[in-house]
Parts: sequence; structure tokens; C-alpha cells
Amino acid sequence: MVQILCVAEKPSIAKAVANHLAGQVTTTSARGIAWIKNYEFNFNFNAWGHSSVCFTSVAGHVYEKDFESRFRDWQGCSPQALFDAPIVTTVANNDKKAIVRNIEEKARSASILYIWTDCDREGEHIGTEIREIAMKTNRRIQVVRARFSNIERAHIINAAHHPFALDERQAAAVQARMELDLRLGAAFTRLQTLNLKPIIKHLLTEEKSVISYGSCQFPALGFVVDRYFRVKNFIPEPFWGLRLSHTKDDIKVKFNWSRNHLFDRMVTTILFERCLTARTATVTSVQTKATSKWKPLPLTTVELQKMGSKYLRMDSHRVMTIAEQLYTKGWISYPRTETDQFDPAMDLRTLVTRQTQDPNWGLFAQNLINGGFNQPRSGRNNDKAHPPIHPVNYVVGTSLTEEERRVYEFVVRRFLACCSEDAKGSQTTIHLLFGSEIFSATGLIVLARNYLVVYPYDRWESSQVLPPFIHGETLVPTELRMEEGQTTPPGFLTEPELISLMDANGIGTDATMAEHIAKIKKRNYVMTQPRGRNGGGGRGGTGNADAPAREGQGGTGVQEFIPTTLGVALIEGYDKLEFEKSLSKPFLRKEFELQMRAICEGRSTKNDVVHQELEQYQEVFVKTSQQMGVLKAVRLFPFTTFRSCIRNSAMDSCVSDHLIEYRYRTREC
DNA sequence: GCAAGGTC
Repeated sequence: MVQILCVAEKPSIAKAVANHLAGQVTTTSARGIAWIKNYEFNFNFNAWGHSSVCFTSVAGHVYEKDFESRFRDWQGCSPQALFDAPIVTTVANNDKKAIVRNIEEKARSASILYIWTDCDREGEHIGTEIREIAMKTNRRIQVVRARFSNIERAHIINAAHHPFALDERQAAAVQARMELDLRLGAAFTRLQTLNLKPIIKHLLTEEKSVISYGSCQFPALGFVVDRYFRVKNFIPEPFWGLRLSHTKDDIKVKFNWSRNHLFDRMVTTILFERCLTARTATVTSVQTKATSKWKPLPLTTVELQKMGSKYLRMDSHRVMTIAEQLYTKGWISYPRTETDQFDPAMDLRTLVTRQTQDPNWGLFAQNLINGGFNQPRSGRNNDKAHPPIHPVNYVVGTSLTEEERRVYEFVVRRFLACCSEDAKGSQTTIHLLFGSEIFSATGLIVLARNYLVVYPYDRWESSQVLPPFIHGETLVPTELRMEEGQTTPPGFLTEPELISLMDANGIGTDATMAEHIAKIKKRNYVMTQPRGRNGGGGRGGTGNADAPAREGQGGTGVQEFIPTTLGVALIEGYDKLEFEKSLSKPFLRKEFELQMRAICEGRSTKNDVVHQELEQYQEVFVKTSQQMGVLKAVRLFPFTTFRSCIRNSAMDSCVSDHLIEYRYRTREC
């Protein structure tokens, strides 16, 4: 019988796939590491016939890269030496060593290595690591990989019968990423820390803290600082608008002006007077049409994190920690996914059925099973590695911690909403012609709440009922006023907004975005506060004069990010150095993303990309070292955070002025 | 003492 060694990226996949393939499984723990299991069974592969299989796993990357020991000592070399210091590959810890030993042993007797890592770039690279380990004890082992995007039985069995080759290019792209992140992260972190720490000790929270640079944490910080200055430098602009209301059948109907508002008082006044002169208005249209509010898309990691900070009173990092616990315990599916479409072959009804026993949403689930089920909408993303986040098994809320319960409830409700029907309503729009101006009023009647019943995170309410109007009817409006308002500044960046920005700019992956955010907090680059404190924002955009401030629906306390003195100084400092591409902006990372894609598509090679990128960054590094004085302007800041600067605008401008001035002359604040 | 990426 052919001996086949299968290796997955994570223990849960090994378990799930083995169970699909096997009739009977023998499970043992790998030597020296209890949580890595070896599943042994027989399977009849198309390619190799009846085979004896050992299915095991790694747990993410096995190897880590670091500099040769003499370059690990901060005093032992200049930070710039890290641009070409030799890099060694090591197995990080004892657990990983046990994982390596396990694969070495199992590979010895196998003739085929079948790799079951995730089908993404990192997964491809982990595949090459596994190959390397196996070939240490068995040079002639034949290596293939499985291509799969979910762990449905039929899909997995099909993948088992159709092996592919590892994608060397994707693995090479990851190698490039690793080398660049290591060299640049270490070099700039040491440069900043060694030069700046002595003069800004008072701004650091801990003695041993560092002033780190990372290709993800800096752009993330950049977004926070950028928004901070947009709020701070905002200049309100006055505008004028017309507000019309008419009372009919004892119902006061407010009409909106089709021009919304104008920034010219004179013009608004003229239009206002034209309306007054006209005296009567004519109903030009009354339209009633069916409308609907779409049910949400299947749940991705990014969306889970955003919703977590909006509705679950947890920051993104906390949400992920909790989601991982729920995943490990087997209640929800893998929580790190970019996919917002369910595979049509997936059996969703069974998953819905498992929720029918819940006292809160069980009835809703039962109704779906009794005929209300609708296939979920499909979004645009598919990472080909994982399905959208969904509940796998039912667990009663009382056996979870309070935080676990909230996240589980959200995942379940979201899933049930996806399998439900859009909410249906009827919307009536009335247009009035008054003088030369058009006004409109709309009324909404929600007819069927459908998915909203199980998904309280969305709001869609019937508006006030409109009195009947008839096309062509004339009327003398009860009231017409000209009102003045002004534009309002955006709010400080909230966590959902920050996550959206990182997502849109390719900063970090779904699995790491929350970590980068946590890191810039830990480094004391940013701090958070509940929205609404300290003025200056929270209204968003150029609102209407009397538009109510839309505080985070129901006051769930979304957090907003404010940069600290240190955070502002770093970003401002680099901006003042006037590189073509500032380290704080996402361009460099985005460009690097394109380079990685070029490697994957064979248009470029790992070595070319690494050399080219290192050269570019080294230029920035040298200029930064030469002009360290600009960054050292941090010294001019008083011992304070920028939050107090908001209250004291005089000091605030003093700080900014000095940063600009510092390049030309030295002055005390 | 540095990064970002996997995962437990």
C-alpha cells in the first residue's frame, strides 16, 4: 500500500479533513506536543489507489527569520548594517521543534507528501516549509498540494482526488515580504529608538519601551494623525437653505429642498423670495413604490471587527480573541476570512436547524426551515481559503462567558439574517413645485421586517404616515423659512473607520489588522476615548443646519482614536523630511503589494523585488539619519498628550509651528 | 528590546 503523509496548516483542518476522508481513524498525539494530532486511516486516492494515510498538521509558519547573533545586539552594529546583515532561519520554540520532529519521522516511511495548507500566499509558503522538513529525512518524497476553499465533505473529497503542484512564485513573494519586514522593521526601529529615546523618555510609558517602525503600524498611525489634523484644522463654512412644512389632516409634513443648501446667501434669499411671491405650490408627483432593505452579506473578519467595535462594546483585538476561543471550542467557523460568499454546495439548512433550540432566535430559525430559507447574498470577495464566518454548532448562552455570548449571538444572528429575506417596505415620495423650487417629502411604511426580526443591529423604521396628496393639487404651504447653518468637522477616527482604511489600503491582513491597532496603542502612539468626549467631532460631513447629531446608534460607545504627542511627532517629523513617499503614508506598502503580485505572476523575482525595495528604503533611511534633528523636534513638546492641546489651541499652533520651523533654526517653545 | 505573518 502507498504511504501518504498529509499535512495541514492548522490542527482543526487536519481533524476535519481526516474525518471526511476516513471510514475509521486512529488518533494519536505527536510526540512531545499533545495538541498536534496524527490521524491514521486508509483512503482510496484516484492517483495512487488504496493508500495508508497519516494526516497531521503544523500551526502556521514553522520557521522564523532573524539576524545572525552578532547583529542582534543593538550596540554591536549600526542600524544601517541591518540592510545587508546575514539572516538565519530558526525553529522558534519547543512546540515548533516537536512539530518538525513529527513530520521528519512520518515522512521517512511515506512516498507522497500531500500538503493541505490554506490556499493563499502564506499557505503556499508554509507548504514549502513543510516540504523542506519532509525532505530532510526523505529526499525522494513526491510533493503535491490540495486545492480547497471550504471543509464541506464533497469539496474535500474532490480535492483529495485532484492534487496540484505548490505555487513556488507565491511562496517566493512571501519570502520577499518576510525579509523586507524584518530588515526595515529592525533598522528603523533601532534608528528611532537609539536616537529619540534619550530625549523623549518622559513620553514613554515604560522604561524598556521602544519606538518601533513597521510597514503596517506606521501607515495605521498615519491614518489616525491625518484625521486628527483634518478635525483640528477644520474651518466651518456657513450655508443657507429653505425649509418648508405643510400641515394637512393635522399632520405636519416636512419637505426637503432639492438643492439641500447653498453657500451663497444672496442667491438663497432670491430663491426664497420667489417662493414667497408664488404663494401657492403645486404637487407635481406622488409616487408610491415597493422598496426593500437588503439583508447583510455573509460575515468576514473585517466586518466582524467593525461590528464588534460598533455594537458589542469590544475593540477589534478583543473581538478576535473571543472569536478565536469560540472557534477553538467548535462553536463557530474559522474567524479569519475575507470571503463574503457561501459556496452554493454548502449545506446551510443543517446549520440553521442547529439553532432552532435557542430560546431567543430558535423560532426564527425554525421558520427558516419551514420555508422561509433564502440563499445568502454573495459579496465580491473570496479568499479561496475559508468560508464566511458562521455558527457551526449550537451552544447555550449560559455556558459561555459574557463576552463569548455576545460574539456568538452576533455571529448566529448575522448568519440567520443572511439566510432570511430582505426587509420589505413601501415608500411614498411627494414632489412640490413652489415658485422655481422643488421640494420633496418621503414616507416609509415597513411592511415585512423579515431579516430585521433576528438582526437588531440594523435599523429600518416606518416614518410618520404622510397624509394623502394628489397629483396636480395646489396648496398654500403652512410655513417657509430660510435657515442658516454651517459645515461641521468630521469626527476623530473610530476603530471601524480605521479598519476600513487599513482594509482598503492593504495594510495588514484580516488576521493582523487588530494587532497593528493594538500595537500603536501599546507603543503610546495613539490613545482611545469614547466618542463624544472633548468636542471637535462626532457629527460627520457637511450636515444640515438642524440635522441631529447621529451618535453611534443607541450610544453603544464607539471608541475614537487620538494621536499622542509622540505619534504626531513621528508622522509630522517624517512628513517634514519631504520624501517623495512618506513612511507614514500607505503608498509604500501598496506599492510593495503590487511587487508581490508581480512575483506571483512571474513578472518579477524575489531577488529583484527585495533589492529594489531595500535600495529605495535605504535612501529614506540615510536621509532620516542625516536629518534626525527634524525628528528630534519631539523634544519641543511639553509633557502632555495632544488631547490637552485640543483644549488649548494657542499651545497647539505653537507646537505645529515649531515642527515646521525646526529645520531652519532652533528655538525653545 | 526591533517587523509581519501564520496559529494554539
